[in-house]
Amino acid sequence: MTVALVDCNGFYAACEKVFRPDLEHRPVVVLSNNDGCIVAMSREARNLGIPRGIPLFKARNLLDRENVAVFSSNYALYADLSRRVMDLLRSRIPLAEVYSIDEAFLQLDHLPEAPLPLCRRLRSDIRRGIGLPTSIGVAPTKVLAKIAAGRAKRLPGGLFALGEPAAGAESGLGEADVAAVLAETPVTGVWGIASGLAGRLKEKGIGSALELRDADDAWVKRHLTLTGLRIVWELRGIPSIALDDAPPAKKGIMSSRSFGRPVAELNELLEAVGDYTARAAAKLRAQGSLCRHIDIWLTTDRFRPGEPRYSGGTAVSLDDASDYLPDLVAAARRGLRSVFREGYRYKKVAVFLSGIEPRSGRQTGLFDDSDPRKDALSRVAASLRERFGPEALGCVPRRPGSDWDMRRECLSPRYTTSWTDLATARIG
DNA sequence: TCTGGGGTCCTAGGACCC
DNA sequence: TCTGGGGTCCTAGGACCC
Repeated sequence: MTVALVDCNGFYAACEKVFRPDLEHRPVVVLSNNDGCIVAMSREARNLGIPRGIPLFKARNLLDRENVAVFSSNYALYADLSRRVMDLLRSRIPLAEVYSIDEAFLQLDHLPEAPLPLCRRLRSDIRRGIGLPTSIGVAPTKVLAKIAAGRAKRLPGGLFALGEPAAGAESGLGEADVAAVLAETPVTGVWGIASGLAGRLKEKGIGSALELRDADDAWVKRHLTLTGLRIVWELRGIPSIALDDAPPAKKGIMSSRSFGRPVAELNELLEAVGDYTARAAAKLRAQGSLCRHIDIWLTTDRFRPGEPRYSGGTAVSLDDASDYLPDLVAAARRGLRSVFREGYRYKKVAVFLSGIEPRSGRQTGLFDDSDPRKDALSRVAASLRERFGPEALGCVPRRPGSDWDMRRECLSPRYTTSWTDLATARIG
């Protein structure tokens, strides 16, 4: 098998640069929701030694000193550019698995074009057509392709091949070189091995990807479970993690956000819960599913010592599996009222949809009272939102002046998804 | 002042069934 | 004295990913 992993470099930061050529060589960082942590960086920012995940307030001085461009998360922009990249890949490669917002695995066997020239062309077309830089790793398995892509990041050509499939190709490597690359790769650089497992591995004398590859199967199975064993096999070049171009429907859908400020009022929490339920329900409908349960959690700020702390959650079950927003919102609000306690300043509310099942093949209750008009209404509402924007129609009114939303003080325009935010060009 | 928001898979153990 | 065996389903918890 020949697998490629296409990875967009510093994706969020790169998206911010697409419509800002003036930022070409400047360090750029992108913040998490609520402008809390640094979650993505351009290469220039990484070279300054900024750690990923650091809270913004701890990095402030460094960012100012180095003239770093700082952006709030502009998820509408990233999601749209991601879709363009994935559409391009899927239009060229019959079997492509979109693994995350910025990565896709491609199955490169039995294609008319050889893997490396094909990947080189994909890179340049994504760069020219969409404006995003990528790295591509090519290898016989997904785990090896991840390692190869990591290497590719450091090469000017952005392309690196590991193992058999590349043999004969100009930048390919032989078997011995695979071992050399694995020996240089720390075990935490292997997809699926993080610091938690690395400790256990260290005790066994396993520190590199090569040592993990050559570990004893029975020991691996016992200590790292079947998941770990599959990783080891993949390191040996034996495909053990399938490429899946139609990922299964989600089994749970979560919508949760920290507030921009502490929120104590039930009324404001009810607004937020309505808003999050609408987001989750949109995802539910998009994958053609219904849900049976809604979980609500709310919590105070765990980083504020001295303040009274409380967190609570509850599950609300629906009579019939549903995707009908007004019913879901009513149930979610019921759940919130039952866990809400007066006298706390809340930091976060979460809505989690579970008991998910496909809309087709739906199980109805004994006294099924589902109303066909609900489905028709939902379809109309969805098409109106698609045409006029997500705020065009909802069943969750916001009181004027409500301001519990997350902070996004450095938000860039939604260049590609909002008519009012289109980039303008000056000629001459 | 200030610390993200989603998801996945696997295993063990208990309840329950015949 | 002696107390089956095999299966499913669910949940909690632990690990990981971007």
